[in-house]
Amino acid sequence: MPVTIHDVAREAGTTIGTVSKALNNSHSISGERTVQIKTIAERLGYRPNARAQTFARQANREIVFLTGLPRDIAFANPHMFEILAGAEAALTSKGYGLKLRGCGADTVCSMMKDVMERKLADGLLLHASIVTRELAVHVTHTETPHLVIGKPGFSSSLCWIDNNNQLAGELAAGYLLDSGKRKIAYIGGGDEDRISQDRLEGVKVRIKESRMCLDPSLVFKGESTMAEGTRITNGLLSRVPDAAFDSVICANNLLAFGCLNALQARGVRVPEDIALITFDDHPLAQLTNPMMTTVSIDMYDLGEQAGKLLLSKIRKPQMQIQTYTTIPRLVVRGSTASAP
Amino acid sequence: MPVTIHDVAREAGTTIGTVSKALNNSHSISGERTVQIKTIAERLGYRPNARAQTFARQANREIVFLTGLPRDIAFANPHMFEILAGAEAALTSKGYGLKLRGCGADTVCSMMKDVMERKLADGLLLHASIVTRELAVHVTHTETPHLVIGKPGFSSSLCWIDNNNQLAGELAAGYLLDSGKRKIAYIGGGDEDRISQDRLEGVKVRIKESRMCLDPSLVFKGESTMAEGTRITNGLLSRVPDAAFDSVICANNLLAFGCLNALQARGVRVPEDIALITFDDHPLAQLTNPMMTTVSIDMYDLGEQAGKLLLSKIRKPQMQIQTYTTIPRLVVRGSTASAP
DNA sequence: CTGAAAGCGCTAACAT
DNA sequence: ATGTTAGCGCTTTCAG
Repeated sequence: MPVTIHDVAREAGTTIGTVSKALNNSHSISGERTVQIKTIAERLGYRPNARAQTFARQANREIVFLTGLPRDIAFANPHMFEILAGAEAALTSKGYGLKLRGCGADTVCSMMKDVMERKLADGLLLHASIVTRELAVHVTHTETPHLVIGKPGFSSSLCWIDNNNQLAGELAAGYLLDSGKRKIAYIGGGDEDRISQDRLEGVKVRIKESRMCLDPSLVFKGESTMAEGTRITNGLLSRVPDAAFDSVICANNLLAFGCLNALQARGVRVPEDIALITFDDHPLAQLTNPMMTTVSIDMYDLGEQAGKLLLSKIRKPQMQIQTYTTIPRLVVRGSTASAP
Repeated sequence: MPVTIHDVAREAGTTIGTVSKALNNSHSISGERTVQIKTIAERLGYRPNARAQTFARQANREIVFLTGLPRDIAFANPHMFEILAGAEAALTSKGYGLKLRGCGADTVCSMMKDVMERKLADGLLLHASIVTRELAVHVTHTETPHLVIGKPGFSSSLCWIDNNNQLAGELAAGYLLDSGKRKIAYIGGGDEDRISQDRLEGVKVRIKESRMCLDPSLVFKGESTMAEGTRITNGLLSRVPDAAFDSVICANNLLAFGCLNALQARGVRVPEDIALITFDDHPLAQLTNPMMTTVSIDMYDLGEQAGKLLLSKIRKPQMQIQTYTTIPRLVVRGSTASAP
């Protein structure tokens, strides 16, 4: 039989109420008594039963992370795992636990209701990819403590946190400009790809700051695949007069790989003839030759922020959070700078 | 105020005991009454309070997944996330939840004690990378329901599940032999790399089956990095007389990339001159040219198996599990077969 | 500052 | 087959 709060109380010659307060650092117990009780609890090896605590205090100190978890997710979206790791660290450091729960955009509503109505958790971390309008309505209406990771694709009163993709775009463009490039091409995802759009916006802003303009004929959009990166780059090389561009910003790694392959296949030297930069410091970025310069986003940090913010929101439910976080960081490698 | 079991009982004109039994499909309630009660519960929107259930039944229906979760884990070990996703699916389908908890090999003991003594979970899923002898002693001594994912590096009475890496090695060698290769080289990790050793063992077994022998002078060991793959391959090419080998098995992707680079840099045609095969169908495997033939391991499936087995063990604690699972699957691509 | 006592909502053993 | 009741171990309000 494990030692309970009664054992501690008996040993300390007091009552369980006092022990509970002392152990929870209640203000209304003398310092002396608190120390005495804590010492005895320690000596007896007392560990409060979390099942009873959860029930009595009507709070789990648990957060549910709701997201899609299909087969191959680890390869399709490594960022999600990184976010998870960050969130776990932040929550654990505050005495909270993290539960992982998979669902689809179609099941997220019933899942969310199930979790909250059965009181499986005190709050929800939601991955933007499964957030629907219907979910937004439920969450708002039931005043569920929540935080969406990634900006939802529609406007709502949901609380969210996201990377500053525009700032990342500015950083990429700024670096190219600073290293003397003047004719920048941009290869990005389609119009539905918000991340790519935001990065493009940042590129434009930064170029405008230098009193120049991003040549619209050097902006391309396509699927985010390697093949598409190759296709677009080939088109670019054949259609555009020589030296019409001196650098390329690719919205993501896959496009960048395709682009690099196409450039090198045509005998273009990277970075001497054309510099190449992309986003997200995927491990792939170090396997190319030359290695890829990237604007890196710290997803672990994003997860940590999300965890912390959700806990603040649980304390102050009226708090409204819609914020960008995480400073993008430039990682310079061979695709933009010749080896020293 | 949410609807409780009392509301359902009142509405059904019966008592909470009966309602509880009916809702839990107790054998001792008439089918008629069960249906009636379930209908009413449904109509009232009754959701059992999990906090109370957990407390009353002295079981959380939760599993804790204990593993290292350092920064950059998503890139360093994507497999872990895939396992996690599989485990989540298996547990959820049985009414269990999955909690994620990070720790190091140094903290895993106190972490494990904390989780079990405070009754935060009914069982433990342990990643082999954090399993120490000390942990094995505690787990065994306290009879903690557990399952280690990956075979521990030392012998113990722990329950574990792992991929059959030897079988994967046999599969790789068998495929090369079947396609007419006779002189196979093996590039693997060091002696401490059990996975590489097991794969090598499988290769030997399969070659022996064909009444041949793996030439010891064609077996190389080194660090598992791209650079090392390149270095070893270069050594191999310069030291070994022409046509001394017609194929290479690399123990992992990084070695294979390095190897492929070295081969192509020397003008060796892959697969015409030398075929190349490796393990784990990492997305990287499709980014090379030619694309890499691999023996693929289904980590999602491994996670699912682990979840299911742990639940069986919770039901029958005396059950001893030490098993290999997951059938490796051959994914043929360009590095071993010319395009059709 | 400390003690007494009322729950928290459900399960399960026991009685009928 | 159904009703009754004793917990499950802790937190928290209220008295003193």
